[in-house]
Amino acid sequence: MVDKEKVRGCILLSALKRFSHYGFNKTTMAEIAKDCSMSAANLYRYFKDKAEIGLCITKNHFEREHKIIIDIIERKGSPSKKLGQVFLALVNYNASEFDNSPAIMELVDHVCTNGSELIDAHREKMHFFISKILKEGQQSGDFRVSNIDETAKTIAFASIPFHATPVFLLLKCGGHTRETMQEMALRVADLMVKGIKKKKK
Amino acid sequence: MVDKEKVRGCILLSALKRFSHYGFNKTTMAEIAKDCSMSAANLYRYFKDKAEIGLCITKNHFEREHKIIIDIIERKGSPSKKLGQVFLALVNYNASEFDNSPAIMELVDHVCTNGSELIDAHREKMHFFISKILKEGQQSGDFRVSNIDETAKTIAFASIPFHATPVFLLLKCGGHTRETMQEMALRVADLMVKGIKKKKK
DNA sequence: AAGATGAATATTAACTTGATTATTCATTAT
DNA sequence: ATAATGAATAATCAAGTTAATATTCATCTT
Repeated sequence: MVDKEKVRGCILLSALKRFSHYGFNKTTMAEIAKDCSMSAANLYRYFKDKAEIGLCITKNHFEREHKIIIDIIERKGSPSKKLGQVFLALVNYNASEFDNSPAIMELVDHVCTNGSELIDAHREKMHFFISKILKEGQQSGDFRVSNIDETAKTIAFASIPFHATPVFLLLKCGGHTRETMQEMALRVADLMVKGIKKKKK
Repeated sequence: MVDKEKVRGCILLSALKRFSHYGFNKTTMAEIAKDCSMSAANLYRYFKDKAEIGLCITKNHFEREHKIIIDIIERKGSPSKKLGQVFLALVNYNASEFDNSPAIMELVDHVCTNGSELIDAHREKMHFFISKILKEGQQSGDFRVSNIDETAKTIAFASIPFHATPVFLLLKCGGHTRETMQEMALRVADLMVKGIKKKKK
């Protein structure tokens, strides 16, 4: 028996390539199946339907994003710097995912209308990660934050332009290049960090 | 001769009402004309075409927004507080404009594709206003900002979720209420202000 | 049984074409 | 002249039809 996960992986990869290039709607199940050398009917043994394939791709995207952030958090280094690194990593990861993906907005649309649980969970995760950095800074004495939860919520909100896909794509359309976005990520993070840094005597 | 500006104002107001309720596309020139007791043909003596009406409405919207900000800037008060007031005013003005406007996104779409100069000019203005607040703070000794222009750009970028209409509407769809947005506006501004405040000895 | 398929059916999307709407212009009214 | 209009034309939209695609299922293969 061939590893079921391998097959699922092939389907998701083929689907993502086509969704990125030609769009979620224009991509047919037959095409995805052909890329994996199988019949369209057989796809349904691995995924409930096309919609689920789209959501699954997004789930994986979010999970990779989380891994990147966790790596940064677990790294040695000052919490002050970590926030900027996270913001920058978000821009870089999303830019690399969405460059050369002219039709990706269709998948985003699909997720926005059919994957609100996914999005909610992602928001929670972001909030959790930023809380973690704040707590670390609090303990190490780098930060002085009176209400960690509220501050994390604020910073998570400010991070939206750097990773929330529709906003991110919107900004790229609105004349912001990858370089501007990187710069803004670092500067916004920096300004907020300055706001919570413990004053040196 | 009836004041030409009065007529233009009537057209713009009628159009906005219909665009907000029924959408830019569903609204016909005949309907707008009827609201102003004139023929559809006559509209073309006041506006080049329907597209221009949409852009003109947006221009006025931006101008009102600018007036609100100028008022805040010219007010007596500490520059530290003004930034938060501006962010909050942006949320409130945009929320009041777009509540009860179920179809406004169509107009936004139109402006995004056909009004890039308008949008660019608006961005510049925002940058200018924030620079002004920073300079005031610098002079009064409230702030210590090494590069005013860059910092203004950063803060202007961070303000996007609070007034850039497509992002604003996106966030409202994404579970953010008017109250959350108000809270976030104040908190984000506050955190950035803390980052540029001159340390007390 | 598990893995896969082709053919059958249900959904969607693409393509007409008839109807609406945007826009122009010659003409009328003031 | 300026202001406005109705009728004519051009562009766009919408309803209905046809073609493609998604999804199911009975069947075949291993």
